[in-house]
Amino acid sequence: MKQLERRYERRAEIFKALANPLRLVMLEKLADKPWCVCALADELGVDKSIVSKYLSQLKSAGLIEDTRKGTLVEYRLVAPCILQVASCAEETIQEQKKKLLSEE
Amino acid sequence: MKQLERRYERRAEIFKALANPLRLVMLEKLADKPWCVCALADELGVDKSIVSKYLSQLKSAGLIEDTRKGTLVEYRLVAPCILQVASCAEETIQEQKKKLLSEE
DNA sequence: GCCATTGTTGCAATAATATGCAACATTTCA
DNA sequence: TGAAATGTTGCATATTATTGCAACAATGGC
Repeated sequence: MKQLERRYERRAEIFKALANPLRLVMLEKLADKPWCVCALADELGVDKSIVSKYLSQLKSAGLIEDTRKGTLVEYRLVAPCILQVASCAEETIQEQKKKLLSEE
Repeated sequence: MKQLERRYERRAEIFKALANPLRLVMLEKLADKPWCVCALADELGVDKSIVSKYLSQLKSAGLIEDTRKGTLVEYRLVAPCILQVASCAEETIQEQKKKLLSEE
């Protein structure tokens, strides 16, 4: 049971990493190409410390990985399927909501 | 841009609902069959108020729906694909982590 | 070595979540 | 109507997340 619990905690960690609008935007940016902290911070108009922390959170969850290149650190998406998964889930739910509304 | 923001917020809401180990267990229980609050609370060994609140959160996210049947309220999973999505994401990440370890 | 660029971490203030108990609401049935 | 069973909501407390700034760390070029 303890092992099962850990399994669900790991899984919840992945969803926690995805449970923030800005982090989702960051992941979509990373789906196009690798980005360094600085450029991504400029692109999104937020402080680099926030971008750095969020990237580190996404990395802990296993969603992205990084490579240092000189003074900058390049981050890239590990599993692009994650985002397809996100939009698929969203579409299913949207359809369901429409269905419920039309039934009322 | 405002509309795009709302889109990401909606998506983040779905992931927020999934970002808790107990709620993930609840969803898996619901994948088998519909459950009422009371039975699910017994099964999981937590207070019914927590189960009720979590179910309501999952419902707001569009993941489940409910029907009152006498004194009890039956909840059921709307999109079982959501859970497949979870295990798919997890597997991809696990594979990636193994790959990284073997490279070191 | 020194400086510029880039990235990370620590801290503090604020906001959001989790948790459990108790009160209240809804439905059924006698 | 009143009691029993089931669900929901309000409140209080503890934990966690968000955010921005400033300090610190790492790398490369002069």
